[in-house]
Amino acid sequence: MKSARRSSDCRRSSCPIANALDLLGDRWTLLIVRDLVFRGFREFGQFLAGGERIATNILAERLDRLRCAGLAVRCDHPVDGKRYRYYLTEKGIDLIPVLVQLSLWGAKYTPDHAAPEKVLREMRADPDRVVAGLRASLLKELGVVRKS
Amino acid sequence: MKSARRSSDCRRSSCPIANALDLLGDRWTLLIVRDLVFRGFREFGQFLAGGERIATNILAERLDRLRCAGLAVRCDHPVDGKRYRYYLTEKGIDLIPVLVQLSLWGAKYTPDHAAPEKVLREMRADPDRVVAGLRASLLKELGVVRKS
DNA sequence: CCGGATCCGTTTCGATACTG
DNA sequence: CAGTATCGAAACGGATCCGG
Repeated sequence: MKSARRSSDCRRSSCPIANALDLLGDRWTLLIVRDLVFRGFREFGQFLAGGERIATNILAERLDRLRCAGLAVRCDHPVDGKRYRYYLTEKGIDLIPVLVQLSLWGAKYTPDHAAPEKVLREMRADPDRVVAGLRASLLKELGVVRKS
Repeated sequence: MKSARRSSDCRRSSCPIANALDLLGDRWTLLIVRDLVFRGFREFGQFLAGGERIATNILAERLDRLRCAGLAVRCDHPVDGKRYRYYLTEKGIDLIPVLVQLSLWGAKYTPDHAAPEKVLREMRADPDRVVAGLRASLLKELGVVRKS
């Protein structure tokens, strides 16, 4: 675990967006958060097989980063014992509005994407409601996990 | 101008977020868009001096990328003749909701940032109104520029 | 001077192989 | 299964050069 903070100390951030981008401004981090939010992925292997061909070392480092930054927590697998599960914290859950807006933008401007049109319609119609729904479900799950 | 698309062809994106991140998932692109939206920067030199120490080659490449992707346009300077000005297109302007949500998240979780508290309060209270205001002003500016 | 383009040393990424 | 080790490739960053 010698990774942690290498890139975040070089820019004397002066605005909330720059601060956020210090953590999220790379090709993979937000994609992992997306998988945690929309696809319900929780385990290393799921992210690996998640379609986007992330390398194992990159995935490990990003998961580590997310934990160091307090966006995610790692828990032992309830039965397996040799695997872990990753859950978003409140801080990570609070990124859902960003993901929703990013989805809407991406859906508007990139013709080919395999996103369920139903969810997109809901997002367009009432983004706050979609955010609230996802947030509630993830918070509930987090509450259960934390007690264990 | 041989740059253009080098990184975007490697990932067979399957969701709007991945598509969006293909363009925006790096350390600088969204920062430049932020400067176009919130700081009113329009010229190369402004971005360079904008505080974050971006290198000239990186800046040039990112501005080029934004133009190739249709997020920005480059116009001649009205009086100087040897400088340019960059403006967001509608596609770029549509990123404002993302920036606003990113601002709110960053402001919530990073204590030290030099963002005007007034705007943050407005964003928290009524993000849609803030988005609409910024959008209207940028669209108007774009309209004027396009006629010239 | 302004807006880049080019060169080059350094850092980070990413694919594969390997380990507990 | 969940990572680490390695190593080549790409990106970054600084400096410098160039055309207008």
